Amino acid sequence: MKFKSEFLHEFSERGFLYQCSNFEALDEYLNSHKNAKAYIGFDATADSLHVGHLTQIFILRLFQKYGYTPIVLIGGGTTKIGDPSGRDKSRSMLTNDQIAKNIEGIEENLRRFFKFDCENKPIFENNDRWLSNITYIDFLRNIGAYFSVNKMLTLEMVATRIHNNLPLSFLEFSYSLMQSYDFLTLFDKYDCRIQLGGSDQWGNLVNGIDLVRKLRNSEEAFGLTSPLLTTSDGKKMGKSASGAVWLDKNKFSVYDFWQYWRNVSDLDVIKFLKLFTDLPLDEIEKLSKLQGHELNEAKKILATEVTAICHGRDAAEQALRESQKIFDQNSLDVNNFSLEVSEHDIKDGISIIDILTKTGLAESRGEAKKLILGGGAYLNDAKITDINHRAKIEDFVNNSLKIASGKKKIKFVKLN
RNA sequence: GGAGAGGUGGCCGAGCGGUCAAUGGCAGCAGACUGUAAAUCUGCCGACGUAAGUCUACGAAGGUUCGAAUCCUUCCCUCUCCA
Repeated sequence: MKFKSEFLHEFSERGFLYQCSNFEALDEYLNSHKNAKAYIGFDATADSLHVGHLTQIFILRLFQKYGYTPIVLIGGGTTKIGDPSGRDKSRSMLTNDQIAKNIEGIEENLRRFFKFDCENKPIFENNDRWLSNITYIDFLRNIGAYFSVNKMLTLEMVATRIHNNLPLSFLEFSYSLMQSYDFLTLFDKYDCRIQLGGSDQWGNLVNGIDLVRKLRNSEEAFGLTSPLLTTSDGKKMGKSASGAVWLDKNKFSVYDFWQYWRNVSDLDVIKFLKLFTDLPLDEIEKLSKLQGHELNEAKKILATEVTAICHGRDAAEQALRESQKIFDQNSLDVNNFSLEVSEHDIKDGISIIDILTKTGLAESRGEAKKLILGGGAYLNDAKITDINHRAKIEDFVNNSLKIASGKKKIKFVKLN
């Protein structure tokens, strides 16, 4: 598809495009309104975002790149209800304190992705500001009256629950109304005309557009969605061997983050380069010519570029160097130690099981034993098969001990 | 409000008085093969313990029994049908 708007053009070229409520009108609108604003909502269900949110973040980034103003809407209010989209069980309710803490963490995550010293710096909003003060009667009169239950029953998330005989509370059913009200509020407050989101949000977006059109008599309200991102084997993004891939470096280290991207499937590299890096498309085109093991180079570029955007260029370069030392040069000369021990601690040796659990390579002692018995435990690259094995002072090379679970999860112990 | 069906490990889903820490599938971890890829094959997959074993777990709380995920009682929750 050909767009007049440069934003939509790149948006589409990079693979963000899924559906739009009205392509021509949106294209026209973006082309003629340089001060356009668009928003995406983020639920406050955890104290950090994870890579599954990255698509949305990068869309807002791209939006800002073309001079428009992104609005980050954190769902402090809607999180109290819980979006039933895409889940077949009710979400457990969070306390207000937890939500407040989560919002803090999420805002912290997001700030790194935007420019603030410019005209079009991002606006951070929290829908709790308007949702928590509204009264029930007012809400029903002003908003509820414009929603058709018949139509809402056809929303995918509602229909799925009903079809599968799964519970759906009125609270959750009302989620879509809340989200529509968000759009209306942002429309009034900021003249925000566009709501962005993942394809699973389509139903909610459409409801919001309808509400704005009905109440404000404006044809210029748009919804634009991006495909729900899965890895080539159909799994949801964001899971790794070490659990969810958080954007908070205290919850998920920069090194592990880099490794996550380094380990993506061959089939995903090019797609991810387009979505999650700022590399020009013609450069990515060149990388896509790589075959077989050469693709590993593209993976390194991907890992470094994504990490640079999420955690800073310096941290990314460092993760690259560490990884090259560990994997390419097999060197023990690293800085990211997971455990420190004193000479006193290990005068009688230290048990391999203790090392595995303390470095986090194994969750429990039982798991550590299973790992050893399964042949997956390595000390300085030597396979350990005895669960009673103890590491001695002599095992430390330059005061450093390498311990691994399998070939990829590697940690270091430092001797002080 | 009435009647019926159901709530099992991260998820799905068997079991329906002892042999049940609970079949199977998915997910996960490790091994082999590779390129820190995919696919495939193999092993593991509640906690603690070298082990024997101990503890915690089949919605919650009681009870029956030598013994319960399985039977009984009450409660909580979900679904279906009826009014």
